[in-house]
Amino acid sequence: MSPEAVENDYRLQGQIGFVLRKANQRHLAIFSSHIVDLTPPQFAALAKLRDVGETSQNQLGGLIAMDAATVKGVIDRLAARGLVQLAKHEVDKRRLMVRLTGEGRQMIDQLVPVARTITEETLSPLSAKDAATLVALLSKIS
Amino acid sequence: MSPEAVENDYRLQGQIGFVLRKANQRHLAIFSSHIVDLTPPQFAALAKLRDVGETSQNQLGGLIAMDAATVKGVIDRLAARGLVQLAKHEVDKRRLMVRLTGEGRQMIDQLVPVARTITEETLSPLSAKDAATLVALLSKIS
DNA sequence: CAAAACTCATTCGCATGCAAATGATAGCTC
DNA sequence: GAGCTATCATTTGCATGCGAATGAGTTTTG
Repeated sequence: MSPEAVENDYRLQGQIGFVLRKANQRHLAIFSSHIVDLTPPQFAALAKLRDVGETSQNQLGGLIAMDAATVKGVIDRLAARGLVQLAKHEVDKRRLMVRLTGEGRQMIDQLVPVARTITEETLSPLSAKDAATLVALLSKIS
Repeated sequence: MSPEAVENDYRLQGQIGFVLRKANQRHLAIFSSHIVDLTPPQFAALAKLRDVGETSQNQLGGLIAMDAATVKGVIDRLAARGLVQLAKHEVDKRRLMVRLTGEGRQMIDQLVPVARTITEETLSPLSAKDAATLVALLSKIS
């Protein structure tokens, strides 16, 4: 095969990066149709806080795979809405501790079942077995 | 199982939305380490223009799954760098036609092989068979 | 043909997402 | 204990990404 033939064989639509982006797009659309009040990152933050209780902002970022700059924005917006509460760590004055408020707790408890629906709908084109395979393979390349 | 037990069973890390986001993150990191000059959306735009020749901005957006507002920003930045060329359609005055410049053509030709490497590296934790399965399953939920 | 409906592009506002630089604090090490 | 290093948070700058509103131009339809 000539070099040009090799090059011409490149199909954008089959590249992993492209399909990842498209799959993400569809998931976001489904998410938004079920949950209007929160974005996926905001939901992830609340869900994780519900699991772990109080943590520092950066630590939370680590748990939900967000860098410091990104998590700050997310947390600030949640705090502005009264869903999380912020407080300086008493000993280590660098750390900004985050915890759910009662309102935040109530909202996330309410939304977790909805999140299940979102996951189901996103994976609905696949059999249960294929869905499990997909999540497993994605985890491996994460 | 009590309702609370059901709720407590929710694991963020296993949700399709979360793994999609993380996989995307890793892919972006790999992409950036190989291609510094372009972002993935910019690359997609150039690669698609190389395939189809001249198209309108919106049409291009449709081909690479970008909405009108997003594609405009991407194209404007490519145009500012002289990688694409813009011109009003002579008949239909609404349309803004986009095409590669010589420079853009040269850049994308050069980068397509690199993109292959990026795809490979992203999928390197998987066997060839699993990689193909992953892309196929992702396509189904896109 | 004139009005309605549609398409294309643009703009605005908001929310990620990340790199890089900065300041404050903590911990380590000699 | 002073200095070096590491960590935490913040800020800035840039690039997606999408919803919604707007304006210009085109097509359809009554």
